[in-house]
Amino acid sequence: MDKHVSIKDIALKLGVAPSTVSRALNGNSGVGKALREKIKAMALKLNYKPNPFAVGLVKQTPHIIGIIIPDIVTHFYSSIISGIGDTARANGYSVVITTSYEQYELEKHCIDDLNNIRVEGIIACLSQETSDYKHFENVVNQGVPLVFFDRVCLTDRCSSVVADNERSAYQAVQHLIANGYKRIAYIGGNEHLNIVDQRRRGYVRALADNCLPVYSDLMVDNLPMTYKSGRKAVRQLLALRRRPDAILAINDILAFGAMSEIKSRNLQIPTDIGLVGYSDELHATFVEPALTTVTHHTYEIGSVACDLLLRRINDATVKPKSVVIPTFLKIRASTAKRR
Amino acid sequence: MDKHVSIKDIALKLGVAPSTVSRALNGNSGVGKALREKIKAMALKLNYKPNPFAVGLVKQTPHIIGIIIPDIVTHFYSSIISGIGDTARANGYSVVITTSYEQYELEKHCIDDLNNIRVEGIIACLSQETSDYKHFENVVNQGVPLVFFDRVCLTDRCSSVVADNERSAYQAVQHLIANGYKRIAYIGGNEHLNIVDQRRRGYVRALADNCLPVYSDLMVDNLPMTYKSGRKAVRQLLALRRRPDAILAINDILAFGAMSEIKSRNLQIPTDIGLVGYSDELHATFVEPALTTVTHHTYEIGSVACDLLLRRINDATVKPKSVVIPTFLKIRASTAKRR
DNA sequence: TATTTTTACGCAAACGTTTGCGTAAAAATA
DNA sequence: TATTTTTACGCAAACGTTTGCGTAAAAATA
Repeated sequence: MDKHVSIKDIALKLGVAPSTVSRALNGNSGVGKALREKIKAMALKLNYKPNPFAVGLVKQTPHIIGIIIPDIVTHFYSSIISGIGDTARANGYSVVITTSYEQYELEKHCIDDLNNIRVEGIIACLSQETSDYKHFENVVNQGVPLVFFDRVCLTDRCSSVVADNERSAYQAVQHLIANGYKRIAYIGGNEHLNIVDQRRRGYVRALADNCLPVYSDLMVDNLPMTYKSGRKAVRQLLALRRRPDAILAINDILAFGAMSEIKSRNLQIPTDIGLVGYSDELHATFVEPALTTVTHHTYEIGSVACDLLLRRINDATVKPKSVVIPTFLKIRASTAKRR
Repeated sequence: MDKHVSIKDIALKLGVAPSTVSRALNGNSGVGKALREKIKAMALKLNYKPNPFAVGLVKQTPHIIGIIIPDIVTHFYSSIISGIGDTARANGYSVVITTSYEQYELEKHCIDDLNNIRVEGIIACLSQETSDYKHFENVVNQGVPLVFFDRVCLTDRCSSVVADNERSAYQAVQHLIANGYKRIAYIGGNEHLNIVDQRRRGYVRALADNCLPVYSDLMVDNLPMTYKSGRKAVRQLLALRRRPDAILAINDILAFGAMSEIKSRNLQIPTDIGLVGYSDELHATFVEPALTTVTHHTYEIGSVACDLLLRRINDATVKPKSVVIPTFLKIRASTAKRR
């Protein structure tokens, strides 16, 4: 078990002061060219790597950013993490990931943890449960840069990266109508989330713009966004006297639940019921029929969020900004034209 | 932007020495009961949180473990990360995740990065490309505890957590035979990986035990484990004069590729071709027909790997140990009995 | 009560960096 | 060549903890 070599080791070997070694290695002025080269060569030879704890202690900025995500096991979030991570690394930052498991209480713990590590900034996506934002306000009040993505809040004080939720839902419904569907149902999620509210509005507006009535019993609202909920919502919708001929589910996992329940009733997709979900690229092609989905550029969401955060870190005066990453409707078999 | 309060702040406020505060807060002896309580109360009131950089600097063990995984966007790995993370947290450790993106060169960088952070130990899964283990040997030689999972190496020097690969493949083939399939093909992966080699052996042994011939043209070997490869392998298999009536794909993403290609040829699963894949729970239920798969207890793999690592960290004399986490064959529609 | 032991604290050094300041030596200028 | 400026280094303090050691005061023992 060989100890890590320190600046002192190099200094001792070369008969110079540690401060000189530090300056040479960090490219600061005040050290002669020849000596600088000698120091660098020795550092390389001894495989010197700065001790991040010492650096973190002496500098007020240890170049770490924190992430708070609802869960890590869905492709949507892990792909966003990839985007954040790559951008962070490219700018000399490392990343610490915490998970709220969609729970408000755990989300608060995440903030504490990140705070303890002294992260320079935080990128967060709200948990499903979260409808009170005080814990995030505290972060902002402490001057810690904070950027939200997808499920956002405090947009007047924090930058955010969001999908064009209203438009995407509008477009999905428009597509269903164009393909001959007339009684289009909606399966929503926790209403306090911006994404839910916005997608709902897009759904309603699309119906209205096409002179279709908005039936409240075709809208299943304010449920947890789980596979189970998706199935339950469909049971509820199919129990109606006049059942829907298409469904917009505002979340991928809801859509998969819905699809499964529809199939178990021996109804055909897309002939009996058309189905549109939200998803990133991966899952939706595996199901049958392949699912028409609103698709996110997840990697880009991550990298843009990280960009915004780094900009804010480097300049506290930048104004909060909301970046919209356009989604696109990926049309597949589950909404094939009727007749 | 209020500064973090330090031990010194507390000491100053209470008129005691910083060392006393430290001892009181860490539960060490040598501080009176009354004073200890006063210090604790003040720490709570001022919301004192120890500076991890200072602690990391002064202690040789900053209680961080590192993870190296091939990618973060598949459920298999992110679920394992959950298992590791929860176990680590429960033991007062935090976790840093690095990604090799299935590339040997990047895997080496991961090790460097983790080394720089001075992690106390590393949990790793080999990248597809990796067939040379020197970089890991160096880690071991430096005395850094190292545990592998799933795709492993250096098992004589490092503990590992693996699936029962040989048995699982055997069982899958056995199941196919029992259901009337006779010409069973095999789609493998990069041969230097232990999981590939072992699953291949299980496949061969099951055929032999059932007195079925082992045809080498029914075995597609040594390909990258990607969706594309899955499709390509099936194209190759279906081009044979006598095509297979069942396929064992040794990886989930290969299986999905295979399924997609089979369907595009208008062949029926399971009637024309039976299909078994490897997967964790999530994806396989979404496809149609639902895929019979060898299923892993991913969360458990993670938590056991973390346990092994922590045990090794706390006692350098523990012997390397290989823990096998049993898989189970989840039988679904894709291998329904013929006739 | 006199001595020994224990308790309860503080002092100071250490972990590995960075950085402000000081100062010989070298270079530039007069 | 004499003076001023610049260069090239070293010293020492600092970041926020922990911990070995020392020592008064208190408690226990003789």
